Amino acid sequence: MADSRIQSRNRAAILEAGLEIFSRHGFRGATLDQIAAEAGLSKPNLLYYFASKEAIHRTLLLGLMDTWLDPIRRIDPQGEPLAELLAYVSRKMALTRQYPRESRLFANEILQGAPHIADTLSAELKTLVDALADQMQAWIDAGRLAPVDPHHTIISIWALTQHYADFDVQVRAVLDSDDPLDRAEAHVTQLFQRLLQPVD
Amino acid sequence: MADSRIQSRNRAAILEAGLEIFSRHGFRGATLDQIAAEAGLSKPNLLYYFASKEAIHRTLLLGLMDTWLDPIRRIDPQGEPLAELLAYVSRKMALTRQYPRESRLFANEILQGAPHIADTLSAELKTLVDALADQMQAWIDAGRLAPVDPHHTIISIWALTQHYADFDVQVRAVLDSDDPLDRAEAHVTQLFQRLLQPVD
DNA sequence: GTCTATAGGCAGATAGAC
DNA sequence: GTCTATCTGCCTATAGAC
Repeated sequence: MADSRIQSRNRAAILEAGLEIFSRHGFRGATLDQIAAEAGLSKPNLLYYFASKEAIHRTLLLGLMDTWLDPIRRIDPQGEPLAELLAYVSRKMALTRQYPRESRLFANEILQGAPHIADTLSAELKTLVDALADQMQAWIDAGRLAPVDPHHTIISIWALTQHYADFDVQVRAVLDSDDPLDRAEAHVTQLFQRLLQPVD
Repeated sequence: MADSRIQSRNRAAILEAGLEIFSRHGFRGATLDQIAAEAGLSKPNLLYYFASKEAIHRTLLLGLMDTWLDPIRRIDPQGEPLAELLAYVSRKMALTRQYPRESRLFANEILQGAPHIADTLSAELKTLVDALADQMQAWIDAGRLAPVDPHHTIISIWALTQHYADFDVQVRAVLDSDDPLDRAEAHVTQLFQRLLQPVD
């Protein structure tokens, strides 16, 4: 029986390398040579652990979806509306900061028309979003949240937070700051606070 | 001398086809075969008009930058601050509606690290953005605009408007509306109105 | 489990006839 | 100007030795 520690170490190294390369060059732009070099393995050895280039990519995307959907699941319907939504924004911003490569991998996939995850989007994601939108509408009806379009507000949260990871190059070109994210969170929080705060 | 009408018609057809294919599959994901088929020409004939695959791509990107920067140039420093900025948002939204493929072509390029347009970003774009940011800061100091971070506000405008073109698949999956954009503009306008409106 | 060597296919670009 | 045929290189994946 094979040493499973070596197996899991190599599998992890391949996925780490795949994340690095796929997120930088997209699926077609990435090559197994690059991934193998990044992982410190030979190309055939890569294919000993994963059946194909697409298998590596698929494994990464599937593993990613859970991390990506988690922040929305942690919104508490019993909590204070504005605080819950701002905490959600904050969690999404933390993902952007901690996992920019994952964000770009995801962005690449969506840009290409989401060929591998279209099902997950229109099933799992849509279910979560519709539930949150219903919750927000209830809060709005109760006067605890400003009257906004719930669906488009959720989309706005994604757009603003992920933009800092996906369009990092452009953000840096315009800001010329060492850490473009340091003032980003304060700005995004302010933006949603003003949008969502109920006015009587 | 050759019939220049044929020349310009074919060049236009190639660029149109290139826009369609490059925006859907990215630079590496696109093939000359696909572009040729889309343009109704043979592959060698494509290369009679453009020296290489990259020449088509470069021509598209360069032509795009002007259209993309135009809305920011049309902001009037003499105008009413909030109205000027909301009009800018509206122009960006119009670009998203009219030129979603151009937006995705641009997004693909940025996502890959902007290898072909990094210079333009850090020169021309940055100059325009810094000028607008200065203008906004002056408006803020005069109490005619709410105190926001000008640079991050500009980035937010890009993020929100372009998201509807670039992440179209995801937006549609979540909204299941025939025209995802019909309520988008009202939402985005409301969002920036609340962010930017000065409160005394 | 890991390697070298290579098969097999595809894509960008060119040659040369018409 | 446009075509068919083809060269060339790269990339995914496999064969087979160790």
